[in-house]
Amino acid sequence: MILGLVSYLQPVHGYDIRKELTSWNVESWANVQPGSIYHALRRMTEEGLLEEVATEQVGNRPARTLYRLTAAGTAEYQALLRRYWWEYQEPHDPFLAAFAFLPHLPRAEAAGALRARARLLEDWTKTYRDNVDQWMEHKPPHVGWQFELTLARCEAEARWCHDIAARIEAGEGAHHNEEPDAKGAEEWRRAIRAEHGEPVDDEDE
Amino acid sequence: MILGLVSYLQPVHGYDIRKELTSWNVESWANVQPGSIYHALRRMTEEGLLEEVATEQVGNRPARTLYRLTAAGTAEYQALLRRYWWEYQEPHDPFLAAFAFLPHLPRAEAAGALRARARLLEDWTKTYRDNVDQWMEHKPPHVGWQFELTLARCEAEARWCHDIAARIEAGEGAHHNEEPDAKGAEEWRRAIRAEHGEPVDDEDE
DNA sequence: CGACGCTTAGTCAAACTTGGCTATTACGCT
DNA sequence: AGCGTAATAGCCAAGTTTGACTAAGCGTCG
Repeated sequence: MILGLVSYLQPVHGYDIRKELTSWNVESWANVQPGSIYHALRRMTEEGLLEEVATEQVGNRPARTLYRLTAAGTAEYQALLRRYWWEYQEPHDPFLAAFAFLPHLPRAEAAGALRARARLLEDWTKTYRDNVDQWMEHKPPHVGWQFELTLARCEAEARWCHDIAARIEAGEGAHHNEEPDAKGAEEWRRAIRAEHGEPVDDEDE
Repeated sequence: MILGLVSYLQPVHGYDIRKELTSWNVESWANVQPGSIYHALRRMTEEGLLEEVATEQVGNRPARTLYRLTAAGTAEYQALLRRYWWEYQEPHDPFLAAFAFLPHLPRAEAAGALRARARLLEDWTKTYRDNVDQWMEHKPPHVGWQFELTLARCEAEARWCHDIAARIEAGEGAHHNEEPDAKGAEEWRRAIRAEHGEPVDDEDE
């Protein structure tokens, strides 16, 4: 949430936020492109969460508008912060979505991709562990903690990858382009549908 | 990606996808609301990835258009599937973003929220473990595997929550509204900025 | 010294997403 | 029968996001 950043760097102009975001977004939140920032600032100003404090002008460059939180903005920010801290929201992972289509990949490729993914994750955690200390010197501790979470997740995921790859190699699960039981998956689809109370008609496909 | 679903259920009309999504999106991918589907279908048809196959009409209800993948669509789908399977994309988690603002919460509240979060995660994993077997009976195995990953991540996160809560309680890190070193965080901010080669000017705030 | 390129700040039209709306049919209840 | 509710399909205007673009200052390198 932009609001948070504004509150962090109090009197800010859009470009400042942009920089902070691009420097900060190494991971954690990759949303919000340059254009959105100015829109967000203007919208929040209209909503009374922010107020324009001044417009500087350096030389003849575009004037930059400084914003600051209003009382309402502070309240809203506190409320949002609480929401995010106390309510659980599933992190959502593109790979997990793609994984749903596992049966559309050949068995060998799926296993291979998982192994590759595991290696990638392991490499990442390794190089991270090797560099934290010096890399972390000038950062507040909670940034390090964030990394620890990401790290823990990655390690868990790497183990999972190997585990699942093994199961796939062992012949568990069905893959569409295997001759033997090419319609196994089709049956499951029907089963799932049935479970949702839909008529299990044989007409399509 | 809608494309994937279309390829899953071959000749489909928009509503079918909608149902499949809302039934399927329990977790994993919560994007895509009803309205987007029809837009996506039309766009993909324009791009030549899909083709209209027929338009059924039941009674006097709005006609529903059946779509199917073209050759180009199949190719694109395969390409996308590979992209998602072979390239690593960080899952992005709203909480991890909110966590960056840790210093804006009082120490006790931050620790409390983390403990609560840990409990929540533990409960979830527990009730899941208790119900998997019967709940899983009519689903293809890879759906269960997806859950295992989520589960492993949750367990890792729960441990992390307790760990970090303990550290916060032990007085590590800085919190803005503690009198003692209220400007500790401010110093860090400056340090971070300095690291990015920005002038460490004292003028703002 | 001047041409080239990077940084600074911000704008804008085009693309995309949202979710509430319509209009018809089936279903259940008294 | 009669009425209210739910399901079926899809549309669309309003809002949001995108990322390519402008346009001016600051270095710097031959």
